[in-house]
Amino acid sequence: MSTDITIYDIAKNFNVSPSTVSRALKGHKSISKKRTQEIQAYAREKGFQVNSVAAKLRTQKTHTLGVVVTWINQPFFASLISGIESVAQEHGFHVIISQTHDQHDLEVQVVNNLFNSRVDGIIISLAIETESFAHLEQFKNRNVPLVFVDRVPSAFKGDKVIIDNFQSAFIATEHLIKQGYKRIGHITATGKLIFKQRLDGYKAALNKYGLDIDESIIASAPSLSEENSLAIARKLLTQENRPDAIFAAIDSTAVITIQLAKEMGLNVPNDLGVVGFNNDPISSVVDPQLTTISQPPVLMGKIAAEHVLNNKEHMSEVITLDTELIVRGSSVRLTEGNSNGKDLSSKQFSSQDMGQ
Amino acid sequence: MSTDITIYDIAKNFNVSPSTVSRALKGHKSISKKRTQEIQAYAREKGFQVNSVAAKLRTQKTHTLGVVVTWINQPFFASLISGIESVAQEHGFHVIISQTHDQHDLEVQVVNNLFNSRVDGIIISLAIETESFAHLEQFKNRNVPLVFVDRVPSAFKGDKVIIDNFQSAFIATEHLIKQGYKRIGHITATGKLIFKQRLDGYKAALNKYGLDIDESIIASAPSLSEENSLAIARKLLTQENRPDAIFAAIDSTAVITIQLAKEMGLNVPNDLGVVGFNNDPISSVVDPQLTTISQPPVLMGKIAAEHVLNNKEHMSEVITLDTELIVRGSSVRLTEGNSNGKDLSSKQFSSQDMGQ
DNA sequence: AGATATTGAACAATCGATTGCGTAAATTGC
DNA sequence: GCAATTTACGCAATCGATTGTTCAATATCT
Repeated sequence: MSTDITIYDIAKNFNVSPSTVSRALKGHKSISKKRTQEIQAYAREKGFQVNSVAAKLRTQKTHTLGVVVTWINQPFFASLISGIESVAQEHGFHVIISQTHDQHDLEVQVVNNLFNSRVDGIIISLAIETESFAHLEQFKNRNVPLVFVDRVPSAFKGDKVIIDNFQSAFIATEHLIKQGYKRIGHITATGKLIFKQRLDGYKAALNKYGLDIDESIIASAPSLSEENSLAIARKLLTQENRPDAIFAAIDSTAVITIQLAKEMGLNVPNDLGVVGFNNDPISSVVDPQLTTISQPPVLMGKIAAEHVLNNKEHMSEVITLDTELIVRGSSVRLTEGNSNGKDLSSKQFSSQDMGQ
Repeated sequence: MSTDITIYDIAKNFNVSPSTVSRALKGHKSISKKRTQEIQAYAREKGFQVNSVAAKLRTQKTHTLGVVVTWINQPFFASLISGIESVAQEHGFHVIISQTHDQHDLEVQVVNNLFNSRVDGIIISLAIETESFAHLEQFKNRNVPLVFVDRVPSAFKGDKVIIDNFQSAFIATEHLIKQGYKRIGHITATGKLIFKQRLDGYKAALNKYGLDIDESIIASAPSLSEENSLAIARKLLTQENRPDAIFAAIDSTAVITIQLAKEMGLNVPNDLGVVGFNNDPISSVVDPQLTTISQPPVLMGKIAAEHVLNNKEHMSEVITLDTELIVRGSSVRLTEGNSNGKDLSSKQFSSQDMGQ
């Protein structure tokens, strides 16, 4: 139970003032080389480590980033955080993570806690589309950089790192149309802007190609949990005049749809085309592999972090990252005489070594 | 750019001392009801929030937990962290996350940073099995609770939350043996204790049932990245006298093995049985679904967090959580006349709502 | 040699909340 | 009515590092 050594202890040892020690330890030029060296040597020997809490109080800089997401253990957010943490670490910053579990009141609470902890920046993906931003305003007042990621507010100014959900959904839907699917359904979640945008992109594509928008094959739930996804997929696939393709707003729902279709004896992609969104790991594991929109979560995290850390002028900037349609077996109808879709399996290795 | 309001500002307003304000704000009984109420009301009105950095310095408690993992964006760790954060939040604690990217020197660095930040507890899954624990000793010296999770050191005392890797691997291997597989290979990683234990469990099962241990069908790499896994799987499956089953030390490797086998025209499970480890989301998505060992990462995180937070007496306690063999299609040979394995598909919903 | 410039380090305030101790005023007890 | 409590609050130190300012001791220059 050794008590920590402080600059005062070191100062006493050399009969100098704490200020001299503080300066010597960081190589300030106003301290002689001899003193600097002997103090640093002594500090190393005694295992001195600065008390960064004290330093934080004095300098009013915590070198800490707050990150707020709904669930850490969703692949997208896990990768986002991984990217943020990597960049933060390079800059000597810590990362505090909070989950909102998609509840607005929890979001308010954790955001306030981060505010009290004097984080030097905050990156947030909103829980719920809301009109109350009081908990976020305070950061602006204190001039703390605030960056929204993925689920951004429409009615609040600030830096945003996003993808073009409308355009991506448009491309995904267009792909299905070009593959010859005629009745393309959509499964989505309610209440969040990104899903609204994906829905709009889907509808725009149908419109462009003169296909009807049939509300009976568009279904949604407050959250796309496994249970909800399965229930919705079952409803769509078992109804009369069922869709011949599904564009799901997230991969997990698309995968569940594929699994259900196979269970029902439907062939994917011949009887049912499926496209997802995210390019989660599961998308290249399901059979047939899932056509999906790839967005770069690690990169989004890195960019968001860079942005928070380099926040010189706080103009509201919106950074839109490119997505990519990854075409795999689930949406490309097989030609005659080609009985498997393996030729379409697009193997992709992530740029990051995920080996355990 | 409003500057923050402090207890001194409030004190001035009421012509009382800061100590009175401080006490009033937390309802200390030595302050009269009237004062307490008016001060609290005023504080609320002015949007006062305690500067927790100052409080931390004074009280020497940061109410912060440090978490160190190799990669945040591995499903196991993402869930682990999610569990930790949930519990921490309930207790009013923050969680700082750091990644080591499996590098020992990075681990030393981030651990030291957490130490300097005066975290009130630390939960760590080691990067590399090592003999140097100086960076961890300091926590003991300062009496900071330290809990190891998953990848724990063999040569360092401390609380540990783990699963029985040996026993789990034994059960997994035994399952393959009982299914009638005769040449069971193993794919694993080198240099980490948990993998050594799984290897030992595998060998013990073979021994018990009188099967040879054939080093030519046991293969490993420093890390089980996708590239490495694929290379190893290919080597095993293409060699003469190839194994008729593979027990892979992690799910992602098992999935890659299944995909490769299918590409090679092998039927899983008839020509090749496969068992994985972790019960990652991909395991129930691959076709056939993967038999695997389920360990409870969210629960592990919660228990580790509870343990750190309630650290009364610091005796070294080892908590071993149960695992479960989840039998799915990849390891159960089909009976005649049963042309699909769907009857074996074991649908499982995680206890946590993962809907986006 | 005298004046000026430079070096090296001490002083003291500061960041904002917390808390042990002391004390005047108000209340209670007899 | 006076001592004994109790109530309500102020004082001042403290947590440990940082930093603007000051100042004495050398060093440099004409």
